[in-house]
Amino acid sequence: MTNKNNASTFAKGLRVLSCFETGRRDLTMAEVSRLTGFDRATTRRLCMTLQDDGYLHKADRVLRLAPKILAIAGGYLTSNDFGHRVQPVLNQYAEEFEGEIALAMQDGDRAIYVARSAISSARVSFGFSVGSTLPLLPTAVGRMLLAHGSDADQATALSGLTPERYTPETDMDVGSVRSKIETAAKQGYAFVRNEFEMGAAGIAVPIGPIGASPAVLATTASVNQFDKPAEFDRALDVLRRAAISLRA
Amino acid sequence: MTNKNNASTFAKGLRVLSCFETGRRDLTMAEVSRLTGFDRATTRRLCMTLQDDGYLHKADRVLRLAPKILAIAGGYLTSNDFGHRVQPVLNQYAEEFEGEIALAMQDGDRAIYVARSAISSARVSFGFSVGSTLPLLPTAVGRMLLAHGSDADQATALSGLTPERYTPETDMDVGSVRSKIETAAKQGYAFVRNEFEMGAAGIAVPIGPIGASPAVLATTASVNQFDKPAEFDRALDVLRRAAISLRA
DNA sequence: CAAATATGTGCGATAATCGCACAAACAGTC
DNA sequence: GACTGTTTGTGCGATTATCGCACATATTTG
Repeated sequence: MTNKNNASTFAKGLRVLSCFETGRRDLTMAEVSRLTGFDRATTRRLCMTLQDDGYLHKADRVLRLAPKILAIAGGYLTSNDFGHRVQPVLNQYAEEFEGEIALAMQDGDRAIYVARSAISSARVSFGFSVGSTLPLLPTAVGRMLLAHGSDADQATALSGLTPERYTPETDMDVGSVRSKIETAAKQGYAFVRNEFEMGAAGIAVPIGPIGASPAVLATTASVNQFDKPAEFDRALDVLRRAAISLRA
Repeated sequence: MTNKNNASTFAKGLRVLSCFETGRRDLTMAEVSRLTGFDRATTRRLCMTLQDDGYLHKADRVLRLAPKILAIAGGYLTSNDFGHRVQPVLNQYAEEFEGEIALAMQDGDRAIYVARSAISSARVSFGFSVGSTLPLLPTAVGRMLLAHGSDADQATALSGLTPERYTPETDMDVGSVRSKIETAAKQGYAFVRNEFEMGAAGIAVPIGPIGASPAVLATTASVNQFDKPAEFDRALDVLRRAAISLRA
């Protein structure tokens, strides 16, 4: 049954394009064909279209995204005034904090870093940059986003998500995670340690929706750092003030 | 004549998607139809596909990109290790410079900012952020990119480009611009003042190709600042050292 | 309120798409 | 160098998706 309001070929093309989200450097057309389940010939045609349009570049059979995709991402950032309005605030508070601060938003069943600022000596958490995605359940970012979605969105997200183990300390009990999300909603911040990355902890505070999506500010540091109450309070304070700046 | 290696419906969809590069906040499906030249029904179907896939969000008839597009951009950044390798270097030298430093690459007939770091008090040049695009001819970034493309790429680019006036001081003479590009190639940096933005000047140095595309490091400041030889030399020095760090 | 603009939809002709099978090229191993 | 496995490229025709038109509805503007 064809959905008349949908262009299935375009949808397939987007599916191919999304194979490159992971940043893999070894994708061949054959591998894309396996990832998508599309016939090789179909995959090839869609990849060729992306190449002809300048979105993909091929060298030695390996396909890579080209910078052109950033122009669309730039359109997103521009339309929400991230450069002018958000980045300077993040820069300011990252400097004050002497660490990193990131703004993340929800995209379906995951979180996406939308903007980020870090001083040069800040820990590089997984090499995350703009566009990196995070799971919702084991991260402060994710839980804070869920805490601030509507109840319906939250229920939908939670029922569709299965906890996945990232570290020995990842909370795998849905009820427990739900409870932590409620706590985050009540106290106005989320704090997660050792559940997504051993030795790392994250704090997130809400800044209300941007466009149609919930958004939060977050910072990460080593568990050692945030286990010191003064450091924790300082980080939370910085995040909250930055959030206030962004809401004005 | 159908091009058998190309999926024309997918290409159309990408054409629709690229309408959102500009960051416009008032795009309706009717406007997208005008911009692309596609029939309204076609446009609608392509837009609906983007919405269904989570790339576009519609409110009050206005279409906006959703954060999901950033995930693909993130794939590009990850595959080139920008987060781990490039961003910390930019942060370090932006701090030392007490200004902004950006890495830009060439995408066909334009330049794209791929990474950027700025201290909080840095001037915000046009609110540029990752993904912002710049013209090649009237900018230091563009000229340095052209200077470091192959001669064939350079000739192709120059013959396909018509100088466009951005300020009263924009160089509109192709021969003159070509000569400036050659100068940039010889001296290893490009310097442009008042040609793209009145009162603003830019310096760019090359860092060799990333992937398949030429890349440069650039900084911008007010004309007042860069007209002081000491400030100019300092900026150039910082850029060159940063470039060396990135080439290691 | 009328006019202009934007959106939504059914329908059938046509163009695009699909996948299969064959061929060629390349990479890795012995 | 030979062999095997993998990847890429391509012609072809049956099938499906796409297209645009015309009509209807809804919203915005002057």
